[in-house]
Amino acid sequence: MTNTRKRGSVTAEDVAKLAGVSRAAVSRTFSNNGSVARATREKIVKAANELGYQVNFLAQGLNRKRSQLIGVVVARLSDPFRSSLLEGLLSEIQRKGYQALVTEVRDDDELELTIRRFTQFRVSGVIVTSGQPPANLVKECVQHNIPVVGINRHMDIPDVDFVCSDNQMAAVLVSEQLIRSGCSRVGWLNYENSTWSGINRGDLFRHMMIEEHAFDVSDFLEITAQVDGYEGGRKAAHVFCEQGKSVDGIFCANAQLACGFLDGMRENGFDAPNDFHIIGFDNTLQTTQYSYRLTTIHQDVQQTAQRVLTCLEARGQDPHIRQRFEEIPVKLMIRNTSPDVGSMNKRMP
Amino acid sequence: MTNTRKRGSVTAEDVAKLAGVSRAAVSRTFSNNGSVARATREKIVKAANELGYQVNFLAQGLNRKRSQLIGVVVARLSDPFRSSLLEGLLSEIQRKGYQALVTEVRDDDELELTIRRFTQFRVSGVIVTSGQPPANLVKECVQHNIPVVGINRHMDIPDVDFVCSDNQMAAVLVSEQLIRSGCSRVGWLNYENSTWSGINRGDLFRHMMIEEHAFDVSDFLEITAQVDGYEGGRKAAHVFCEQGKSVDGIFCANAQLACGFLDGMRENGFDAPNDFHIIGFDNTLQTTQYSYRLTTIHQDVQQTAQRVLTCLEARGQDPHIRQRFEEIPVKLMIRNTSPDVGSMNKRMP
DNA sequence: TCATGAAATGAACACGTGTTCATCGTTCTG
DNA sequence: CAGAACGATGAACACGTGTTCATTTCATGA
Repeated sequence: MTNTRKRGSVTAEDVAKLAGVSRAAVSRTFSNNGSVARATREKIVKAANELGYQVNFLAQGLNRKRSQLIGVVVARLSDPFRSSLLEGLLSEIQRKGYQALVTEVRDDDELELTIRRFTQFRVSGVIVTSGQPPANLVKECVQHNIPVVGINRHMDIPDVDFVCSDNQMAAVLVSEQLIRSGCSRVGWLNYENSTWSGINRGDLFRHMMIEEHAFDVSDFLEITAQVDGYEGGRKAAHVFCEQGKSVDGIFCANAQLACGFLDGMRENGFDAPNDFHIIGFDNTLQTTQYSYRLTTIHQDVQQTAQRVLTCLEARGQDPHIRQRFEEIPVKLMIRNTSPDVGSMNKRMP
Repeated sequence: MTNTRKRGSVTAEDVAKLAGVSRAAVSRTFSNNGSVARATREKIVKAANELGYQVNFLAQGLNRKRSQLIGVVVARLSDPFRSSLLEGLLSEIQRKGYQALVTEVRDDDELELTIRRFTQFRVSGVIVTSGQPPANLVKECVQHNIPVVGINRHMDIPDVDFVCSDNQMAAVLVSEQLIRSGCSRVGWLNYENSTWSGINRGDLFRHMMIEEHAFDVSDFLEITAQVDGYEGGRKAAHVFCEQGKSVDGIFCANAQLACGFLDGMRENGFDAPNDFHIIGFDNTLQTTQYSYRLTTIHQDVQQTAQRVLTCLEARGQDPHIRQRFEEIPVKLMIRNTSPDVGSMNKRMP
């Protein structure tokens, strides 16, 4: 009951009073902005600790016209890769001293509402991991000097940066691996209405096989699942077998599809690597496990997150630097479903 | 170039000027608080739309001493159950008109810093899904009238509510299922330094088997993995086999452990349900898949999230209502690893 | 018609901080 | 030693909103 105000929260004014200085000195001490004498600073810090003072971020943000929040748009966290991406982003956001404002979004209307709310909180940046943000809203962000960066996607909007796994490198690695292990007839598995990233991966893979490795067009199959995820992949395998198609090497747009497709083939009596080879995208935990041991492309989530924050901070300082498109190198994790020494029986129909 | 201020952001003052009313009227219109004539309101809304006005949440929160943010503490999102729990929470938080401030926390020091930051943002509530929050910090929240609720854990702190899956019901369902399918020697798999929830599940399960179903103490094995997760479970299975132990029914503290243990047993030549039965916790996507088809306890994430927000809002209105401990019913999902008709060979050593 | 109450309205204050500006004291330099 | 240069300091304003309080408007009933 020393100096308690009416309300529970202790303000800079209280600290100033206890330390016997002006409130401005307190502000300068904690914002590390102006200059304050060493002795004064120590008095203030001591008083602050005594009172348990903490800066009110709302007032701070209101004054600075910018909060230390960063808005993150996510979707379908049930996909392990997406949640691990979010994990990486959170870790990096906190390491840089920001706080993450996370919103999950299902349709594009929600996304519009979400981004609007981000601007209402005067966030320091927006990270879009899913959805196609309406151009006018992004422009609104740009107008408010709020940097926007997209992950694994492309938006045709100026002043917005992108960080993307190197799909070209992935196509090179996968095509070489399949050919090295003796595949002569390959498939590309994706789902209907896939993301930009998924489509891009397929395009580059097809180009690599047909243009670079001179595969015949008839030896490149496009397999399309009705929906995304494990079940989508599994059903696609069933349809694939029913239609009597065959390949000896398959590349998948993501890990969930790959696991589902592999299990679907197993239900039909085929397994990798004996009957065919299969390579996935996203090195999720599941793909490493005993039942799958899937050869996959590994995306470096941590590095992606780091580059994203670099972009945000760069554009935060100068809103009009030229647009960036950063590509993060990927790695091929060779495991059981497409081993280095390729021996297949090719007993598929 | 009609009425643009120097800065990009348009304030209530601008709207008031355009509509020809006082700023107070604008505030009343958007906060739905005071009374404002119908005609005036329409004029204001029209002007606001024209200018693209949006309330500044920082200023609003500063004034109300409370932002519409809700702090969420998470950990280890790589665990599919945790990310699906977060997904449920996000969905519910947004549905109620709040915004989620998500922080991932590794050790308890980070948690302290995190909760402190939450108070600095004047959040409307804190949801703890992981970690053991220091009592003094939670008290700080309570002092600031910030409601705190924990999920699947117990904290011995007054004025903090809890929402927890009904572990007692789980113990009943699992013990009955194991006995019904003919198990006579059961095991409980958990990891070292597990969570409160994990320990609680084990205690209740042991009690149920030994006290209620009169199992001999020697027919109840405690299997302890070194670490959590798939690899922890897998290694535990290897150790288990090396030590020549045997059981015919196993209950696991979570899904990751269960999948790992099952795969570990498979590597040793044993499989469910032929050689033993195994039941997991958390009905994650992976447990439903072809390679596992695990019988598990399903936690209702959506309902959990709803109750959490109910608690938050109730305590937000009256900080001193008595402490709640809500239990959410669970369901037993019967699948392949412990089928209804139990036929085992019992060929374990 | 007048008194009464309710609804509507604007001026003013509060919320807690960052930052500018002028002032003051101190040290350096020639 | 005079003047300049510089670090430290406090008063005051700005940030954008919610809310109280007094005042005005208006409808209602006697």
